[in-house]
Amino acid sequence: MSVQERKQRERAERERLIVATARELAEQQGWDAVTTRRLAERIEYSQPVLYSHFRGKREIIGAVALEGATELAGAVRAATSAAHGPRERVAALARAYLDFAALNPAVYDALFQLDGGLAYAQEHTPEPLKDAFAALLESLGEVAGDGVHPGLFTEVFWASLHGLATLTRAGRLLPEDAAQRVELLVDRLAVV
Amino acid sequence: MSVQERKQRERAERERLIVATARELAEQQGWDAVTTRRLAERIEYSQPVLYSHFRGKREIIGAVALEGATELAGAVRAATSAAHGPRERVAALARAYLDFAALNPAVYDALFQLDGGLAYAQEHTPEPLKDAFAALLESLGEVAGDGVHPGLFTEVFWASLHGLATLTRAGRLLPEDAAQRVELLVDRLAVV
DNA sequence: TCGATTGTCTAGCGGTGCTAGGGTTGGGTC
DNA sequence: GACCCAACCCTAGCACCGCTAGACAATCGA
Repeated sequence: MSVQERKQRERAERERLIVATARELAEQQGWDAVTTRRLAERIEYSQPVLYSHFRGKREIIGAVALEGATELAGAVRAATSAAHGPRERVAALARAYLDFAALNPAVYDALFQLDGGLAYAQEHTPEPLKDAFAALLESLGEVAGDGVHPGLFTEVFWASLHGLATLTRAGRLLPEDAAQRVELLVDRLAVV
Repeated sequence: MSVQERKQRERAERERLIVATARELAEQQGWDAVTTRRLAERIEYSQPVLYSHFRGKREIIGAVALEGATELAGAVRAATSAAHGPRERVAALARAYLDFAALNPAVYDALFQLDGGLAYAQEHTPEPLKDAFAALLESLGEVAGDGVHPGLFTEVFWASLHGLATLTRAGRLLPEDAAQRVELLVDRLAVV
């Protein structure tokens, strides 16, 4: 039995290596540079090994996305729990979200831009994705305002942050005024 | 001279055909299906002909994007000019924008998701892109509120719409509550 | 020690964006 | 009207992509 366990452990370890390497490569040179050949070379295995762990490149992107969702949720919770008062909590959340997107562009892309084969906004949505949304909901729900469904408010706020994040990173918005935009967004959307 | 003019005319016509075909193909089957081979086959020329008009696939995407920018600006202006009062104008703008994104997903992708090799938010930004932003600014500027720079407000509002458009189309937001989200966004962001 | 199973690799398929180089065609000139 | 030349377009091919079939080696259980 112990032999099988060791093998399983090694397999799991190699799977982590694949995901970590894909993420690293994507952050360094963009997702276009993450080819199965290059990825295989970096982990020092042949291409088919990748397919014994994942159905294809899509699933690898999906794995990076799930990892990112957990980290994003953690970053948001850390920021909000350190802030005092609803207004400041929301502002901290917004900054944390945008910082995460700016610092981990490839992971953010895996989560929200690329097709990782994940189900969103459904019952069989993976837990990390639900939890990331929950992390937003926790702080945003309290500033939704009377008569406004907290979930709906969170969706709108999230979409706004997502728009700022993607347009900024794609060069559609200049990064200089980023802080001002966040201020404006928080001031207008949040009811405190 | 007349011969050269005719040739120039035919060349321009063929260029329009390329862009129109690329757009059509992208709307029918997505941008992934727009390969240089398929595109060449549809216009009934060989692949290298494409490269006598455009530097590469990127530039073709860029051409579709510019076409889309002009149409988007037109759609927004048509909607706002038919509405009465600032509040209703902004709501009409938001609906027109999101409708455009939903009805022309491939064009919207060319504009804001894909790399069409265009310069944004700079002085040498192509005129259609500047004009599309101007179309938003015209109606949004009047509801920015006191002390808020109209350009900055427009950027924030635009980013929010962009977030709603992309997240909805990517299946991250369910389309059922789309109208409610727009209502909320307009109510909170616009100062009337 | 042997057979079977598991694991990995080499090689290759059909596709991608893009380009070099050879023909063919048609206009301008004598 | 015949010729030359330039402009134009196509065939063929490059290196790369995601993915997989089938041969081979290593390891386990009997």
